[in-house]
Amino acid sequence: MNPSVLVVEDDRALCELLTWNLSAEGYQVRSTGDGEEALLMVQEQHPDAIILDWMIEHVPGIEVCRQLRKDKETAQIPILMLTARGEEEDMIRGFKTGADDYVTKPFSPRELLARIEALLRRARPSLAGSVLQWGDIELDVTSHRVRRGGEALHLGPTEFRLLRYFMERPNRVVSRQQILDGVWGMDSDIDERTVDVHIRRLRKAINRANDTDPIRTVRAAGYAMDVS
Amino acid sequence: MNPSVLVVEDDRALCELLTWNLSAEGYQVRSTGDGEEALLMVQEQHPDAIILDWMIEHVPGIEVCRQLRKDKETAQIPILMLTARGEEEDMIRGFKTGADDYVTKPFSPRELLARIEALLRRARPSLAGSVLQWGDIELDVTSHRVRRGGEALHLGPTEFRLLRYFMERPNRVVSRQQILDGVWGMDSDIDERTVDVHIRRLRKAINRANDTDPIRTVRAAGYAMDVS
DNA sequence: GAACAATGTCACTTTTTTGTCATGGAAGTG
DNA sequence: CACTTCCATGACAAAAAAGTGACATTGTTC
Repeated sequence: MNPSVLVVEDDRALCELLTWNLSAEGYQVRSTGDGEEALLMVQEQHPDAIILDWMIEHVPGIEVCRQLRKDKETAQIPILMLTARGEEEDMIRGFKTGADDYVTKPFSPRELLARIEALLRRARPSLAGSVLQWGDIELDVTSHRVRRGGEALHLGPTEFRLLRYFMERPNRVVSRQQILDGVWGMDSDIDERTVDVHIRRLRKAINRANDTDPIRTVRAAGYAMDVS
Repeated sequence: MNPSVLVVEDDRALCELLTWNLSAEGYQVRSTGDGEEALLMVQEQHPDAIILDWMIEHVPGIEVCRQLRKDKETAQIPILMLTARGEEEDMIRGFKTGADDYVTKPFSPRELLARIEALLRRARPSLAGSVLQWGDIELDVTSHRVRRGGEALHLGPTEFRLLRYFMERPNRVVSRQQILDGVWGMDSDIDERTVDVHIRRLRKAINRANDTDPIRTVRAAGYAMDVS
């Protein structure tokens, strides 16, 4: 699944330029020119990153940023602030509010793309190299291969996505609903218990005799994959 | 412990300027003008972030960056590249190599500080999560783990929420009703005595032999967790 | 079209957690 | 000290949560 980016920009020409460039790089792009709408869009489907103009309608960009940071669900989404002003004070304020990067117009699209990529690399480790690691487990994102201690493992598609989901979020406890959203997709009406079953299948597939189980069950909360 | 930053810059004046500014912000700063030495310094003591000039002696900055990214131990350290050139190609290359941010000279020290802060904010919690502390007790909210003196403790779901509730309100005496509202939820018709039982279970779980009990009973009022 | 793999559910078991109660002890009160 | 309140504790049954094996369904491969 390609990373998704939300563009919040009310200059239509610029918005289209950004959308086009990002799409060309393979991102899934959605856009809006309205701050309030942006918040709703983030709520309903968390993007992997947000490009946020400072001067937009209804709600100023910095306020959008503040709102997003306040909510635990959205606090970790990387935000790149975009502004016409070159004033230092604004930039400092942007960073203090929780922005991760700050670009002033006019900017080069390629620079913006590079910066977005850098942000995503931080937030989603799978984009850094194509190989994720956990102890002796290696997961190659591009070739869809998983190995443990050099030996190839066979995982079903869902198990693969599930394992990848965990490896991208080391140490983090995720609820069954979050897992469903992330692995099955936002709009799946699948029973939460089904997650348990797939967790078992995943465990069975990756744990050979006397391997330590990387997946920790957290009662009443979900599951997590701890760093080894 | 304050975050540590390594400054790699061969222009002595600029290096001092950076060092001075960072120190004033409370960072622990070390510096060098040599690429090779920089690698050694990182090896011997991982800094929390690195400011790296592109043009330095012996080993060019981008090569240092590449080396650091290759080693699993240092791959996660945020790097801010610094350069005199304003050329786009260089910047793209910097990002591709794994830099997290890229600032061209001349720059404002305050901007640099803001960017470093943003990098640290993002890089740190991904590993540590938000950790609450009380003396030697650590509670990690995102990974749902509790430790005392380094040793992992096992708490049930309710005990975990209860401990978190107290750690978020140090020094405050809370009534049983407040605890029920905060830990069980506003609309729970549970006996107030039940709180006592869970307090006991929590005490039992976190107090090993000759530990001091962090929870103070306040007769006729409730309970409180004092700062140690 | 047969064989096979993957997937979502269900029923059932096992394990852990939780709320309540009865009892005893400690702390305040007059 | 006698008395009342309030809290600590151990036990226990009920409930909740997670683990497990089996099965029907749906595609896919050959």
